[in-house]
Amino acid sequence: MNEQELSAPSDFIRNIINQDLGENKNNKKVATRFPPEPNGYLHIGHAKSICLNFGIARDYGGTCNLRFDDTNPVREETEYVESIKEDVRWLGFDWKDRLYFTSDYFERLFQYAEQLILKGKAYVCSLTAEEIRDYRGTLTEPGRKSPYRNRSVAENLDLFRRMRAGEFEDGAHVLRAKIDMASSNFNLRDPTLYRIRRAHHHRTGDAWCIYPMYDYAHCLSDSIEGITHSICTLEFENNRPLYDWILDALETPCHPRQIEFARLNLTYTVLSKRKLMTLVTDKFVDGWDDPRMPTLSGLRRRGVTAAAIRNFCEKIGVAKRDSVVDIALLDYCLREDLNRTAPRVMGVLRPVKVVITNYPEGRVEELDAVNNPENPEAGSRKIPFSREIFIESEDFMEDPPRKFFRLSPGREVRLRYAYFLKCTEVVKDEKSGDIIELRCVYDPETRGGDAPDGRKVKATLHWVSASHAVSATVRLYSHLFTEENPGAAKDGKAFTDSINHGSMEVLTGCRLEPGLAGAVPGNIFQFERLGYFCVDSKESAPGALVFNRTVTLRDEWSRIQKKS
RNA sequence: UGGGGGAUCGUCUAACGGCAGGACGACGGGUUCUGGCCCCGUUAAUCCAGGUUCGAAUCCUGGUCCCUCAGCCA
Repeated sequence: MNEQELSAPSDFIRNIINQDLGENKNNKKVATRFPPEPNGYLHIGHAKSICLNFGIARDYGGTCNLRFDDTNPVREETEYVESIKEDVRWLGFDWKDRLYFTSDYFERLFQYAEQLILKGKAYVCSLTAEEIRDYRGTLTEPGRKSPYRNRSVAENLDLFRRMRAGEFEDGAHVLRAKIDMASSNFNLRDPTLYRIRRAHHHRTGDAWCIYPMYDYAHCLSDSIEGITHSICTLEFENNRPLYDWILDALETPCHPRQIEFARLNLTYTVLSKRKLMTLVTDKFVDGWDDPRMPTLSGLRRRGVTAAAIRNFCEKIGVAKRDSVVDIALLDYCLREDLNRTAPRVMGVLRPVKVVITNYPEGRVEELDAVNNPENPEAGSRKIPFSREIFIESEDFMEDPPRKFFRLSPGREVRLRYAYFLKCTEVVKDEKSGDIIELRCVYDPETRGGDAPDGRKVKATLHWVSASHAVSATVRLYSHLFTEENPGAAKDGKAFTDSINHGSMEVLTGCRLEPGLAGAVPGNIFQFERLGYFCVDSKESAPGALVFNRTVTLRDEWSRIQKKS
């Protein structure tokens, strides 16, 4: 087995495609499509579908179209079209010149509908919506035939054309396929194909007052575009017989094969449009691109990279079984990417002042710091060191437990890229007992971080020079929900009951190394020993930096603490 | 209680009648100027019961559990 075969994804969809290719189907071509409805923002579940469809096209030398499934004008908007295009592009996929809209096919779809009528396979039904529901039957009882089911072809054609012409009120008639009211599959109980809806369409304006339904439009759009494999999620499995029925009933360019896979679920979050909408409209978050949202815009704003998401989508695989992926896998993919690419800097989130009593007042040294140990080409930079510095408050403990290696009275540690430091005195607020400052001594012989006498130190601390540091606001994000599967909330409980009210902690007065003053929105850094942080794209400004914590570093110390 | 799907380590996923493998997690160790990265190791699974077969996660029979469908949404 060569390397490519080792890394090539294997899943049941690719198995099917391989089989089709082996049987010389579709002229050995593979054509897929990603068909979002422009009625919301893309989230990481869509990313799974995008990676699958575009990934298959890439792997088989085929094509993947971006098609907006815009058949319902009351829900769809241009704003969503633009955000979806931006997100797909950002994820790293290119539809080239194959940007399509179902609305581009409205005229052809109408003609196909006339064909269906001519063949006696569709009729205009004048039952009300409520009556249609009533006639449909139940899970165990067959439906009843509409009294309009046997209208003549001529009458149906006339009525359907007049529906288009706007002669009827909304809801007065619908076009229905004439299939089987007794079918055990509801989708085949004379499904609605067209409805009258006087609504302004974001692309066709007021040109139409009748709009095709998903089941009717989707299969025909796939066929018009020459799609070979129409990949969708599991809930459309019941619709497949209808998909096939329509294409069999008409003379169409081709008959794509619909394949269903299980949608993505992720722990500690929700991924349904309705629930995400609730989070936004009920202000549990600050918009669709809130860094806690699983939307692509939210993840991007948080600092999650496209490469990490692509890698994640490859790792989770594709299958038909319902599943919930551990969000820790996304974190893993993120760290894997950011470890390679993110420049290292030092930043102190909760500062404690340290005065180095044996360091000359007024003196400033420029020390060399490596930008990225994983990438020698990233080079190094100078950072200022002086008598007064800040260290992380959690890096000092007056009375340390057994496995705490960091600074404590009398103990020596290393300041990264600087000197060994030993704590000699703890200065406290008389009233509160809070630590105000630490007085320490440094060893001038250890400049750069190594002791000539070979003595070792158990910890290395990050720090910033007090007078040189830039201030910043840093937001610490954690899971939006306290429940692993908030979407499964039962017995009258709302999924929002398990919202994590501490999912965002805002820290002000954080102190960062001076080079960060020039950081611009979207920049991602590793704050050494802490995690990866991204300059917020909306609220950060020069002189008033705002960082979002993308993900923490793996943290062995916190695990040790949890155990005890 | 009709139809359509699905059940493999804690989680995700391979296997296409022939050694149940990988990844994440967890745990242990090595290394280290990031308690990071990296390296090594341990843990741990075929829903149940029968049957076919030299051999079954895979095929057959029967059961159990889960998801899904009664929009003029997609």
